[in-house]
Amino acid sequence: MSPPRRIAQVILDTRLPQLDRVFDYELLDGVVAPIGAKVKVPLRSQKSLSSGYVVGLSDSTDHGGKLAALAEVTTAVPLLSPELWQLAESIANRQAGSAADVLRLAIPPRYVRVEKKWLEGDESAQAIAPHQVDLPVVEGYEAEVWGDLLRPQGRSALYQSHGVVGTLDGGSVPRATQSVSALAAAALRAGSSLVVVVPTWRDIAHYQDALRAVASEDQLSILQAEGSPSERYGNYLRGLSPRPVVVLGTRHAVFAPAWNLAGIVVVDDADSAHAEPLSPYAHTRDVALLRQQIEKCAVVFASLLPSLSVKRWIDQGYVVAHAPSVTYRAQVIPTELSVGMDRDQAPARLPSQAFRAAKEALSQGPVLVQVFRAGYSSGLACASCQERGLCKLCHGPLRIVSEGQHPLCTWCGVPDAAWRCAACSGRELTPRGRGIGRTISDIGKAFPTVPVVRSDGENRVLEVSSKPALVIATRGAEPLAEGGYRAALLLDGAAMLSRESLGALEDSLHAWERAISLVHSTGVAYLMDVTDAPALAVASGRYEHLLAHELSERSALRLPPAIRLASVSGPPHLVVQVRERMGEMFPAVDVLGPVDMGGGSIRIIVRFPYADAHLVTGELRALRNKLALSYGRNPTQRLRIVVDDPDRLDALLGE
DNA sequence: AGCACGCCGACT
DNA sequence: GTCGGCGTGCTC
Repeated sequence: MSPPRRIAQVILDTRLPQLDRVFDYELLDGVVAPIGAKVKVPLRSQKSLSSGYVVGLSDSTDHGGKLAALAEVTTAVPLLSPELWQLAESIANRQAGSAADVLRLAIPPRYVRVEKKWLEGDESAQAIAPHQVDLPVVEGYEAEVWGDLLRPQGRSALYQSHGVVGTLDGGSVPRATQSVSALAAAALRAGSSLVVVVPTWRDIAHYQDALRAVASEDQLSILQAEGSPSERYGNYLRGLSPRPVVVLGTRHAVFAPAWNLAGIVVVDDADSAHAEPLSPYAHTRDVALLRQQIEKCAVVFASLLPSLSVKRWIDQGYVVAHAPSVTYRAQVIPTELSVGMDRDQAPARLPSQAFRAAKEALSQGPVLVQVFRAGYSSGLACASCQERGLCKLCHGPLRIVSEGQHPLCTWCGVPDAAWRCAACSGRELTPRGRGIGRTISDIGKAFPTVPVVRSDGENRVLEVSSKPALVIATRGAEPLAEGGYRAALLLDGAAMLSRESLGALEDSLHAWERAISLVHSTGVAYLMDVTDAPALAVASGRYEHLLAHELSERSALRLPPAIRLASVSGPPHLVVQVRERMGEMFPAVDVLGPVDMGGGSIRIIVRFPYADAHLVTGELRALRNKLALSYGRNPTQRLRIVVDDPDRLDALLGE
């Protein structure tokens, strides 16, 4: 047996970009620090200890000076697997961020009691027999498809079915959950694990109900952001045990350890909840694909319709689409396409056809009213046709900074003195999104005899019965109705589409499609206030052309996801250095800005093609770490680099 | 972040 | 002559 290696390579748990690399420490005699162990090490002075993880062991070091000794092994449990370490590194490179920031999201805080218990139990729970569950039959999909979707390194878009179905214990779940349950069953039958990442707690509840049919309690690991620290740590440790598990959770679950991982299912990747708001802002979709590179598992994007990113990959042949052969989609009628709109007796902004249909449906069961949530940043739109006001140079959103001034582009900072609407040649820009939500009380009054249920962010309603009720829900908070709604009214269509957001169309389509999926297949959904191509697409349920058109437009305008981009903001002297370096190294990247962000801070936006992306983001990461050394003491003078998806960019624009 | 090293003003 | 200001730089 070879002598143990005495030098530990440690990644520090710190937010400082300049410490975003591995440090070597000496292991004193008798100290055992296996790879993955959580440790404490001295940093810069012997008395202040920093925590970190062992990522490697060696006999030699590149370090010129004297090595400090590793101070303490917090736990020898390998919390940081080599795979997760690799993943953290590739995410940090992709996002121009720190690996330590990724680890902070991926590994929950340690909970000693839970760890002790796990260590005792883990010895005994060695051999678990393969799970003898039958593959459920899911209408519209061939039985072979599940194994096919889970083949190693497979990448698929799984189109889910519409509608609501009952569970064995009398509850209701979206029919969409059935295909994911089948994937879970297929994974467990093969003695492997599956990670299912959904957008919100609402989805966790539904998928949990559905998965119970194929996975026993101890095979299901539910990861919730709201879970207690002990639950979170317990679930993490469970994933380290050598037995198959189905992990279900929100975006952090994409990092969850799982033995013999067969696949990662990302549900509704277009939902903005999949965009991590914490540095380095990695999107579930991208983390899943990076993890696939490392663990050779399958990735399945499951949704009613593909996101723009996934559609792009399908077009490129990078992702393979699977659609069910039967449909349970309700009929959809855009009101602008309907005839005979006499407005008498219908409430404001509700065409009488939809009003009558809703009244009729309410005699049979629940009716859903989907409203747009207020609170989106108000941009500018053409006063006459509501077309979005965009910069004619770079197609960034325009904004009026101060009253009476010309609108400025939020991206490149160039004022537009003589704006003309591209669609109708109008000259006037007005703020958008006025009058949203006014219809809610009107509609309630229009149906005085029916109970009204409201569901929104604060008032969480998960499910309603099949009894007649008017269910008014903000987008994303729609409760399930037992057996499905009899009808749905989708309000505020124009306002949703014209938001100052790159993702407005994509967001709206997904919100509508989700609402439509809650309606019984014999019911009808009315889409208000939407015309032209979006109306045609939603009416037919065929999104192919609309998405293709949107993608080609993005491509022509050099906008994501056709290209990638990064925003760099901070004190001018640092931002300028980044811009110069980018120009020197990558002639192909193009830089927008700078824009004055106020408070002595400026911002540029760097656009680059996918082909060079890893080089560009890798350089941005290195630059950020190097420039961190020359920071002032003032934390507001930090350099901030965000590698953006469309959603992320919008959040940034709103600041 | 901390904590060292380093080069200019008022003090026993 | 020296004590100490915090500007600048680094952390195995």
